[in-house]
Amino acid sequence: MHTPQSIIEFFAYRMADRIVRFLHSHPEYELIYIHSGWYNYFVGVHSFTLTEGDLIILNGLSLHGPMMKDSCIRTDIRFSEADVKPLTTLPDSVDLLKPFRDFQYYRWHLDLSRRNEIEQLLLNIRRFYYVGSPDLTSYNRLRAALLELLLFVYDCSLTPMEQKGSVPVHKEIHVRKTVTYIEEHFMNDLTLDELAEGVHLSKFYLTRIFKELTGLTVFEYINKQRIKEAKLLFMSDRNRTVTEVCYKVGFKHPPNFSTAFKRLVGVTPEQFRKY
DNA sequence: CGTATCGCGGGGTATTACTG
DNA sequence: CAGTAATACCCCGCGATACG
Repeated sequence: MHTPQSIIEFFAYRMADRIVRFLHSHPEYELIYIHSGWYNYFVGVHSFTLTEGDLIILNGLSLHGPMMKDSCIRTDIRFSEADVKPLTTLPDSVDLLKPFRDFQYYRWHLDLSRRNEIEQLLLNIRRFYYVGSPDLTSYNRLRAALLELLLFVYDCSLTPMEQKGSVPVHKEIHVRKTVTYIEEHFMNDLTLDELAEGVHLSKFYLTRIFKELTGLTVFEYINKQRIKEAKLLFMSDRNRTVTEVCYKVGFKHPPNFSTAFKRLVGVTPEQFRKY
């Protein structure tokens, strides 16, 4: 199984296993490319057969997954909006995440030259993808590789596409807004009341649909983002103290921070820092 | 001084009932 | 089906304390 990564949440290159995963959803965006074979896939109320050369991107929140044990080789990438957002803040940047945000999914059947291109891009990500604690250079090279892939996807989205999923329903829009709000505010003190007010929903309804669509409670997700940010801070400067990072990422008490960090990462903050 | 562990109390979550 | 209200209970945040 994978360990949570800093920029890419999940990466499986040329996976050939036939394990049927249950229909699932998550707050991260997802991209799947079919290298060969075929794959019956289900998103929301839509189902279709993906074949060699197909590229599909998902907003992640709609229930999705394979329908049966199919024979195909595919690459699967998941990443969160927060990690990619910094890449879109340069002057004259395109809105990289727009294709992911606007619909439940986009799907393309790529021509030969585009297939060659994406094979190279995925290979490049594989080269810099790491498991465990990376150094900052690897992190940056991986980020650059992901940026290239997303630009490729953006480029594809400008041409007519094979299939385009219907726009997300209300719940998905609410949860996506919540995810965005969390990613912009998790460094600060963030209460459920503020959050609910920020996205104009009652906290009762908000917590319910969030759990329903993502499988996580709001606070599980907030902590996940905070710990991810903490890992980055330690990577960029090993001399930062645990306490300093604790406050920077929005935890108010170092003991909580240590406990949460250990639960999610597997080692204590101090051990991670010295690694 | 910085960090980890523990027990307790309150806040957040899950649940159910309800409205339009 | 979208959204609100009420409530019981669990878990997280908190402070105290221990440890290196």
